[in-house]
Amino acid sequence: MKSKYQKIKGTFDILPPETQLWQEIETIIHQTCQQFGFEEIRTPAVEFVNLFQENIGYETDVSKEMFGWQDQSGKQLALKPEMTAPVVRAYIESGFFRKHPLCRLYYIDSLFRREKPQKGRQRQFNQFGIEAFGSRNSEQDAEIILIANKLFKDLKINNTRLSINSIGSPEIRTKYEVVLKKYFNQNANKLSKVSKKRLEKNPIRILDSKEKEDQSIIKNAPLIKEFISKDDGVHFNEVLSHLKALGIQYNENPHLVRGLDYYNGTTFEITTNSQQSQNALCGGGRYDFLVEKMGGPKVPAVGFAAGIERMMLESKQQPTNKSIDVYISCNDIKHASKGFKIIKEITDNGYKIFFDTNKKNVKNQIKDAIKNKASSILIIDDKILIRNLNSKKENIVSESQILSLLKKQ
RNA sequence: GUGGAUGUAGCUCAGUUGGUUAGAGCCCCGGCUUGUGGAGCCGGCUGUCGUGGGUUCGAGUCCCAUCAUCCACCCCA
Repeated sequence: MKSKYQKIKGTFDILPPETQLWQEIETIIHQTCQQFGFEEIRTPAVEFVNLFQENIGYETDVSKEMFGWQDQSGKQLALKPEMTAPVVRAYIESGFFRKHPLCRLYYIDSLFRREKPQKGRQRQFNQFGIEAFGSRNSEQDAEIILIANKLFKDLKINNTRLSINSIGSPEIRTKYEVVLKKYFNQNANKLSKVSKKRLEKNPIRILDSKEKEDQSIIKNAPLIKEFISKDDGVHFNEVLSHLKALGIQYNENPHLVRGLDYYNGTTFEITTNSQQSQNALCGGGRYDFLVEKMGGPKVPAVGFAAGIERMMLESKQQPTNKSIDVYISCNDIKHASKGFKIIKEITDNGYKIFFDTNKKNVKNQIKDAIKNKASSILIIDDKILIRNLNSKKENIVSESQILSLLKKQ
């Protein structure tokens, strides 16, 4: 219907029965994360804007796409566009690092980015993610990937592809970018139009190009692998051997990079093979220097974030059928107190009811009860009648008999 | 941010080269019938044709603007 008010662009309501699917998916996420000893963290929707600008990078798109404003006291605030920076902030601010040398957190939360909406890309969207602080060892990278892998399986998402790479430290990346830019500039005349445009702003993206004419140039481009330290190389090989041990298929992609400034070392991405343009379901990696950079102790970390809406587009998970145990008909107000007493008793005993407060006539209530998959209908009038809608048996009962009769059915 | 497409009932859609009171199916509500039971039959409700201008004797239909959605680029989860 035409409404006086409408929702903000890029936002959406989640209505039943879809909310049920969300609940089920969230339950799976909670269970799986907790199975691996991760604990949930919740952070505020709003943060000071510099938390993001200074840590995900001023020049990144995510930073530019923030919903930000100045509040009444002149503070610069923003709705959170990503979760890692807030989680790290909370981790440091709470002193958690003292209590838990190995600290494992997960979240399910709404994030906000002022992008142009399209399928799989909203302005308010939901991510879940995990962050493991305190271990620099390759086993931690592998555990994170294992959890992501298990979650995708548990959520009945098939046709995914894990790409993995090691990108070294931020300094090495800067060096690499200079070399790469030089290389592409030497071959600029052979590059596609799109890639020429990227040359200045984002040369690393050229490596991702799908244009045919770019392929041979990309093939011979210098790889970041050639620049990373020996330790990083050893670490990366360890991660790969853990994945082999786990039987997790991966695709080593020397061109894979991340869009946020804080990553280093292992990076990975899970994409779907279906033809969606927004095919990145999950992205993550190491960020060993972020905690210290944000004023905390020297603590290494690794984590990932996954887009829930995108996963739902891929998930074969179906909402389980909801059903009602007892449909309640109590149409005469003079029996209301008796009716409520009964309702209270059977709900206290765990039964799921539907009370037709609209007071349709009994005939239509029966139809309604069947349509809504009720097991039985309780008709409260001068007498109390309970009818099992599966066996079609009905009994006239006293108030005290109702529970024992329900239990028998 | 750039480009393209689309907006008619709660949903899915019809609506002829512009021509009277704008339609169907599903959903919802009610009645009849079938043993008060998922079917069948009958009836009922719902629309500023996204919004605002313009052209015209006349606009759901043509033009402009605007908003929203979808698709692609870009980027990302």
